[in-house]
Amino acid sequence: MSDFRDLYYHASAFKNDHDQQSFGDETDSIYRVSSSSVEPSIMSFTDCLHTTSMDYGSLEMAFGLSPSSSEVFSSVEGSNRTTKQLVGAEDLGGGAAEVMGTPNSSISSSSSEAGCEEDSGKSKKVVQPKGSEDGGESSKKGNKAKTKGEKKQREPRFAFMTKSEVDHLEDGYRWRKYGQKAVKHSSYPRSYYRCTTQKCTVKKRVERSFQDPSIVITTYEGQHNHPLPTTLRGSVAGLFPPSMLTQSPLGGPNFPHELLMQMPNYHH
DNA sequence: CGCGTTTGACCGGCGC
DNA sequence: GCGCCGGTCAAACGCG
Repeated sequence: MSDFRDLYYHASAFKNDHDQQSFGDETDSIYRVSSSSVEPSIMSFTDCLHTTSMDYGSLEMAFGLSPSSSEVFSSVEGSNRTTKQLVGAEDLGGGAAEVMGTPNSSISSSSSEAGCEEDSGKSKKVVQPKGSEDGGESSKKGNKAKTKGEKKQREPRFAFMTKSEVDHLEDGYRWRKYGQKAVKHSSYPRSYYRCTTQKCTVKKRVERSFQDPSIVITTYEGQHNHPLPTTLRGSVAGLFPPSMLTQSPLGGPNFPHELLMQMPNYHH
């Protein structure tokens, strides 16, 4: 169902005061991949990720937009560190090349686009407090009694701008919607999903760009600490070869989850 | 009946 | 201190 027809991976600096505001409040990075009009086949999203066999720091490479297309700004907000890199993506290797093979002019500048899309609303660029240990579930409303000493640390976020008609992109995991809010300055609501797997705290937000309704912005937060659920949706199972879906979590990045697992703070 | 969605209320952070 | 706003909870509801 989710047709990753055009994927825009766009790495952007999220805490950038200027033109580089991330669309979200504090998205770590936005990846925008533009795969011209690729067949809804397996190319694109997954493939893209599939080729990312490196650590988070290298994601930019993986998502490296089309050659010469642009620079990729990537900002990672880990515990206390905030890094920003500028990578001139050139070689993405294999399949991805096809995905991003099309130098999309639109990709050129980093977050400016993303910024334009959503940032307007975020007048208060939420400068997310430097690291705050999410501690797993500090976000619950109930635990107001959070240890005052430490602020909740936000998990690294990872945003994808996907051109799709469906809001909820299938990524192999099972998600449960737990909330929806109207987005300021946007006629489209933002949906909040949580991985249904027990003890998995991964969350994701899905919203549509109000500038380009055809673009869905999916923001992942956290890393899956489990393999893909066995109960895969038919669509996914059919869309992706089993080999791609049954990797060991730490084996090699094939999917968003794999990707997430390579987040900075996931390094073991 | 179990699971997922909907939706209004609540909470905490932040800016003024 | 107050109000706004993003994020989350949880009861009600729907669906297979």
